[in-house]
Amino acid sequence: MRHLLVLKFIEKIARTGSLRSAAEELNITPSALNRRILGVEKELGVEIFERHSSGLRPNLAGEILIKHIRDQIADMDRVESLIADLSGRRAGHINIATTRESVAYFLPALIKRHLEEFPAVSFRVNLCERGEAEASLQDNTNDIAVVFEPIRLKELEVIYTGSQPIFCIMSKDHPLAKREELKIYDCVDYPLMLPKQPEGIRQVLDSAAEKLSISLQPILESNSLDLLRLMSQDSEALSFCLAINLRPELEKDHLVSVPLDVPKARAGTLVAGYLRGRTLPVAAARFLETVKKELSIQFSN
Amino acid sequence: MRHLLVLKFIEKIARTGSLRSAAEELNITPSALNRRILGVEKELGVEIFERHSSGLRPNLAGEILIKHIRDQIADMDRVESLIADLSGRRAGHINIATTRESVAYFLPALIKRHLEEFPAVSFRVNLCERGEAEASLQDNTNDIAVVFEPIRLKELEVIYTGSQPIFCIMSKDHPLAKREELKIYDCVDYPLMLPKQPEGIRQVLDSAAEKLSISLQPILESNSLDLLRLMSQDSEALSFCLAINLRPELEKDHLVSVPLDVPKARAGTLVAGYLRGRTLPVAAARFLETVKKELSIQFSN
DNA sequence: CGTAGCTGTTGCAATTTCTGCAACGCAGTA
DNA sequence: TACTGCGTTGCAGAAATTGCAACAGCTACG
Repeated sequence: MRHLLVLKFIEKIARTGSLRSAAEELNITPSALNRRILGVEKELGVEIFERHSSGLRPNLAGEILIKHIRDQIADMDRVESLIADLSGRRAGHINIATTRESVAYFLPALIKRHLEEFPAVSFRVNLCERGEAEASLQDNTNDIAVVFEPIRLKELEVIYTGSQPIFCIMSKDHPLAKREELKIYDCVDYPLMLPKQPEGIRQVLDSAAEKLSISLQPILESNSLDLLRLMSQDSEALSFCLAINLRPELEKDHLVSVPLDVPKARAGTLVAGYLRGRTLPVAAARFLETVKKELSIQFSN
Repeated sequence: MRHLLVLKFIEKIARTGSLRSAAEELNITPSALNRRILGVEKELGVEIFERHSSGLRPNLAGEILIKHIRDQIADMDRVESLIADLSGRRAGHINIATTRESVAYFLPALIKRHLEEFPAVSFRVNLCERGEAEASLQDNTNDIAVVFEPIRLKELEVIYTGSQPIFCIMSKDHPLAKREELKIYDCVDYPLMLPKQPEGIRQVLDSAAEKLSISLQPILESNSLDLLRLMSQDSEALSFCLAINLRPELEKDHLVSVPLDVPKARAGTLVAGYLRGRTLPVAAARFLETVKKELSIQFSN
């Protein structure tokens, strides 16, 4: 909606930190942008940006205004999708914040599933570092967060939560490959390849090991889960993986997976939710229903 | 704020029911107004008004949008006054919905009191019929309601509530004038002048009488409390008045007041509050504090 | 100490957008 | 039938917005 343009301009400046960079992203000249800001400040009777030689930074009034702007934009989105919905076009846009654990295999499947029923919706998936995902809900950058082991759980309105069993990935010729189940102290005898902190799955493994007074000494740490998995091929090294990331094509890579028995209280939880107190756009709310349905089926406990 | 202009236009049309009448109030031509609406509808991809030969009426999409618009406008007001506040200008505007019982004497005093501390704020007091006041909070027409015996109490976030004693007004030569206190059955022997339903004070009187199996037969009914009071001069007729409306200048009119003993449960309550769930502009919130403070002092129970 | 690179700001002219006027078509009403 | 209210549209003028270019200020670097 055009009337929100000025507001979006302000928001963009706050985000980029300078007129020129914001102007570039907005495809207008800095001068035009500048005059709009000056106009708003004149209307309000207060400056909303501090002028530094390095750019613009919102002052206190600006912070208040920007908070309001983000809410307004989000609410307008909601209303638009509400209106689109009742006119039959079941369209809309959904911004999802997620962590590495979910992108690999699990989230794509969910999105694909949802698109079958609602072909007109569009998605944007933001891969976030641990903790970032929840934070990005605050300013309405994202509507939904699907995270493993959330840090700031209190702010989430949880729509699904479930313990995620951890699997140990190894070569199919591995001595442990035939086992029904593994304990952590079974694993420490072999070279370990672990995700780097602050990855959620690493968090769970470390925490479980700590309880057994074991310290995990990985031969390889990486933030690429794919890399770790593939490194297990033709090697004695073990890597780990969440149930949601277990790929059916595992054997193709000459790999097998064996469930790892982690103490219940220490098992990692996968959480899908949105910012507490917010009313989601219809499109996003509908997607959450899909998420809930699918996850309940797959991992019913 | 200028960016809300279009939205305010839409809201005005919804309120007046036609382009031309709205255009007149907005001081623009119907054609300009029309094109703005068409523009918005084009942006949304949906019509928001039904075109009748008698004017424009919002359709379902329009209703949704208008609800949103009213919220946006109110929220922007809030933010503006928030910003104005932190820049030292303790200004703002307050819309108050009230009923006849409060306007007479009580509300002016409160406003005067508040202006002493905050000279820069402006007021608009809307005199409403019983029940209307609460309703007018819904669409943010008013920020605060000060009502006697509210009908739709559930929607109110109550900031003050107190039982209001009822006084009986009579000529100073009246046989009952020297009494310390009156019961309802003392009054029925004399001609009664009562406010008309649905006035709150009438409600209380009727309800109290009903409990005693008495029916009140007024010789005069009116919705002008002033009229009733003045009619008691040099007459045996009794009229009634709430504590908040008792004027100090009563004797000047050769009148006296005697408290009426009404069963506790049936006593009328004066309520000051705002719409549940809404965040008020600072100016309004501050006024409510004044209200609370003043009323607590005057009518502490 | 000067230069290069970044910032926001401003005057001016071109452009885009919005507005008012007048006329039109349509639907109810007397 | 004529009238009165309504929304809509073409067109020309008014108003707001924009881009361009030049400017001034600050910081970092050599």
